[in-house]
Amino acid sequence: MNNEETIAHARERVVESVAKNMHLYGVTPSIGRIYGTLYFENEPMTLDELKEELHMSKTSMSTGVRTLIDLNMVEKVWKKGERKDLYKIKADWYQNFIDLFCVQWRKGTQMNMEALTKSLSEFEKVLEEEPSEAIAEQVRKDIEKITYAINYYHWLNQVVNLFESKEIFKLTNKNENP
Amino acid sequence: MNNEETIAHARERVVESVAKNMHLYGVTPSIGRIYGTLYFENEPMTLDELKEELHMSKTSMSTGVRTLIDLNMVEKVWKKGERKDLYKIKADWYQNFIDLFCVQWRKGTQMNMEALTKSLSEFEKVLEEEPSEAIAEQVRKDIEKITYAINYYHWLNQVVNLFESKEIFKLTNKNENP
DNA sequence: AGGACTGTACAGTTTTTTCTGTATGAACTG
DNA sequence: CAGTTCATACAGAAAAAACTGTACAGTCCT
Repeated sequence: MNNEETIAHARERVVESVAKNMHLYGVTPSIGRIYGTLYFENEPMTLDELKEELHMSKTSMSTGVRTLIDLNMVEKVWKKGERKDLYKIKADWYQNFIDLFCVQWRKGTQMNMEALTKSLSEFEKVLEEEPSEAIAEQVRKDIEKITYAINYYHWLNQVVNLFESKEIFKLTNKNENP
Repeated sequence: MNNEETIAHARERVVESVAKNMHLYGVTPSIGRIYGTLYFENEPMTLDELKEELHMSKTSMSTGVRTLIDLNMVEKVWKKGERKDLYKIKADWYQNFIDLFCVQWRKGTQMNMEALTKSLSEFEKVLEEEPSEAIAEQVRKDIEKITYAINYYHWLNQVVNLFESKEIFKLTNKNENP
């Protein structure tokens, strides 16, 4: 096996591994492969180049790249005298992780919080109407559970803040060598 | 709307919201609904009760419950004089989050690390063979990228450790009231 | 303005995932 | 031991997701 082949294989291994774990970012392996390809390619790439490299349709490249742009993992760049759009990676993996983590959990937290507070106030209203003791007992238990959940989401929000504020970097040594 | 209905609706809203966000735990909404149902039910439930409640097949309940058990979110309990298996929730949401987070990211990190170190050593071997300057230049760039990635995963492991060691609780007030 | 080229919307196809019904083996009951 | 009652393996149906080809609107060039 010559050098070029060795290099290609070594790259492919990494790209494939990254792609396989990309589901943690809510992204399919195919899109992960786009990311990996852009990571190793030193120059920004066009949709056609990606299509060529990955043997997939241009449509898929288009939507895939857009997904990555939405995730803030890729950006469009402009080059003089080039008609095609060029895309390059945004290779701050630390920031990517934080962005993703925060967006995902913030969103989940918020949705659940809305449901929880709404239901909580309904439960409280039921209690105020002096229902039968059986019902009151039941509702009290439900309120307890909802309160637990609300507290949990408050905590989760604190965790998210820890990342969003970059405070997490003070607690870990970001550039430590292996 | 009478009290029972109000209660049922309020519960449903929360269950549905939790179910919808359960994908963050790598679980489908259907399975999330099992979890939510068990959360509000004060007594452990059987597969048949779940089936009844959720209007789904018993097979789905069986596999769904098992998934939740694997995720350490539900446990089987035994009750005297009851032939059917009973399942109840493990309602330590903080621990659930940590377990999930750690397992997911630890696994992803490990897989990628294996690929990275393997490819790194291959790249280094190529360099040792004194290739053409063009190739050497390329390989040096690749090695740089791989090193960056390795550093990143080291950092990520530190983050995971922060959770696994429960140190995260020192940095957030877990039981703060809203 | 006309022609060529590029990115994407959309509809249809393929692949994957989820869900169900049937069948079976294990465990309990009398 | 025979008769129930469970849970679940398995195969197939239904639903969802990923992917592609075609068509078209926008942009650039002459």
